[in-house]
Amino acid sequence: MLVDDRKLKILQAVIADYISTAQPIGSRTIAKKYKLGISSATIRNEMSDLEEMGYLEQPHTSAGRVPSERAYRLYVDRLMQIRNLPRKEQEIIIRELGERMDEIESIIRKTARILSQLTRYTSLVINSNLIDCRLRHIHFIQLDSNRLVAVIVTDNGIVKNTIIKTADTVTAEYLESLTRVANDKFGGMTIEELNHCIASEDYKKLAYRYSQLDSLIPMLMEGLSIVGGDDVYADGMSNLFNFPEYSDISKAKSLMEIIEEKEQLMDIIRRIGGKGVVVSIGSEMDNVYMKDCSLVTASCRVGGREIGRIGVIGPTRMEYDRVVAVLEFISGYITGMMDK
Amino acid sequence: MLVDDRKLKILQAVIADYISTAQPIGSRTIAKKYKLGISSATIRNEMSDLEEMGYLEQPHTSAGRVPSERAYRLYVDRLMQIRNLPRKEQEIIIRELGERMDEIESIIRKTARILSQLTRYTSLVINSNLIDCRLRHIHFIQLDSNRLVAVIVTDNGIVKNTIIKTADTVTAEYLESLTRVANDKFGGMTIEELNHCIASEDYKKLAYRYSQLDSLIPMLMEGLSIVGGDDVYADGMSNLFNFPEYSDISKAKSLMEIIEEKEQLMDIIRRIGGKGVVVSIGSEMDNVYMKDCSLVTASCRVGGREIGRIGVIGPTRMEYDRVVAVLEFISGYITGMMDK
DNA sequence: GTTAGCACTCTCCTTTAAGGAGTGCTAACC
DNA sequence: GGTTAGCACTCCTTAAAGGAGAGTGCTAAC
Repeated sequence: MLVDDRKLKILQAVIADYISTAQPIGSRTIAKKYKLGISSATIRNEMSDLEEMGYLEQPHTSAGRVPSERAYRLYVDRLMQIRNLPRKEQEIIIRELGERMDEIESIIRKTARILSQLTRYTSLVINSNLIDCRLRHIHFIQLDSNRLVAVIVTDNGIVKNTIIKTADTVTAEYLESLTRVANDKFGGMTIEELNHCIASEDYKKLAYRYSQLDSLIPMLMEGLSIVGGDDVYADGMSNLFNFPEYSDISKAKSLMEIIEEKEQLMDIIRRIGGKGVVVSIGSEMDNVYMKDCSLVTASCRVGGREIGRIGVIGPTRMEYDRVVAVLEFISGYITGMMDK
Repeated sequence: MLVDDRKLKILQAVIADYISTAQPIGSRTIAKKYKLGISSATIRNEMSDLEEMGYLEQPHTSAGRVPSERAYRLYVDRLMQIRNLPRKEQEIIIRELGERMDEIESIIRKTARILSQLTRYTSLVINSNLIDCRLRHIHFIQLDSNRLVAVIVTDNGIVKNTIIKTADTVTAEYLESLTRVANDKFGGMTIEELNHCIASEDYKKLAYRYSQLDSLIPMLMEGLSIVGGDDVYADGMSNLFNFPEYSDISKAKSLMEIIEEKEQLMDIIRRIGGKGVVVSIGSEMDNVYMKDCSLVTASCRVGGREIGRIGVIGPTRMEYDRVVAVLEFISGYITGMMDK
């Protein structure tokens, strides 16, 4: 059977109505609300066809119909109007995120906040695995007699730091020479290369000369592995309760647990990948706990390299058009901010 | 009327039972479960007295009784046994938090995680206003032709960074001299002093010499104000659903909103203050939305200065003894780790 | 002062019934 | 042949009613 124009119109009506009301929708309602020029009986026949084709579902006989995942997919791919973010909301984002590049952590928090506030869904911010970024600079700063701060800057401007305890008092000269040698030796390396380098003979000789390099480098490595480890930050969890889908406590709990556990969520997001905005609907994510959710993510790239993703999670009955617009704008803004 | 020993025993029984079951408890249950050597009728009389004194409440006639806030207060202050954290849990904490001092952000996340996992309540980690900490070191690192990273280290080892765009290409010598001058000039200052200094004539002369200092310092200030701003990080929100108190969606939602909004929560925590572990019960916090919650917080201090607080939020029916033990241990551990 | 007994109260759960929304089918219409 | 009105049927939802159960307060006896 073919999905002709009239069927498409009816489907669109069902989806639009269900997204805004969360109520199964019947033929009579469509006939009344959306003037399609056909009677409820005709609509009934068409809806029956659409159900047969897998676009609509009935919670039970004698309830109205509800869009299936397949319908949402069709909607997202073909029916949805791409819209621009209203000027007002653009301004809010620019104001909140500011124009300066601060610490990653601060950007993450602000982004998650504004994203959940604008969309009214739960927001996610993922900072990606930066395993292939290069060391631009290492700098050691003395804190007190037996503590140093090691500050590591990567080539894409991410700064990480870690405190290192030293065996005995370190002189200013030693520190300076250490900084110089470390930069000479390790600057420009990726984490893998660094790892490799440490195992080499060459490094062992160096470690001998700078007796403290011995314990220093493993510590640095740990610091860098933090750079490498990807993590997800969530905000606007309470937004879940805006949706009757989560008026069932156990549903709300299990979704929140998935989000807080992070492991499974990261798995899903890694699998999704892709440039630009990606919409994942329900079982497409291949995870039992996510089967009633949709996840929309967008990537933030700097110099062709993905440095993070932002996303929104909510019921499959999601205002995809609005969410996509917000994500598109914010990811573009962040990319612009960091790449400039 | 006096709260004699027998009344105390009965009260303790009611509290203990209610904390573990969340069910109003009747006289017969107490007589059976807690062998106090008196009959249910006697207990009934005593409970009637305790109600009159404001320690017990009845959800409705012919329900059992429930401890009042006043009862919890009495329990926390006088009845509760201070217990040590089990060896096993201590080990978990030490293992999870590690022995190294990383970035504040990483410590915050880890702490919040372990705290919510161990207590099974929602955990909070607050990093305090560090308005009075001093600049130890400022360092500028070139990222590319028109961007610098400014790394700021405070005297207590907190590292913040911010990216600064420069008007035109900066030479290595300029950078070095800038670093030297900035350290000479601003090292050792608090944020207020820095603010004050910038307004002075002296600074204006300096800015003239380093033409870029002009836009630089305001940017640095902003970076430092991030250091100064206190913030709260929460984890284990889904734990709220462990408690029948929050099986009512609207209750759960409003508490989660308070936690996510942060403003009101920070207000409450600031008002609480105090060294060591502090228990705040329901209306003691003077906030409508918190009237059915308890909040237990502990301070983490370094060199006599509070650098943050950790806490746990849950229903007034809270396992105070266990929560206090966990908080005491973790706050002690963090303090030790940072102070060493 | 303590205890047993008992009537009374109030909630909670289950059952039952009515109401309502929406469908599918049939037959008539254009 | 597609479209529409009519109608019986299904199934959910909500409200009301009727125990069952738990716990109290009071009284009287110990």
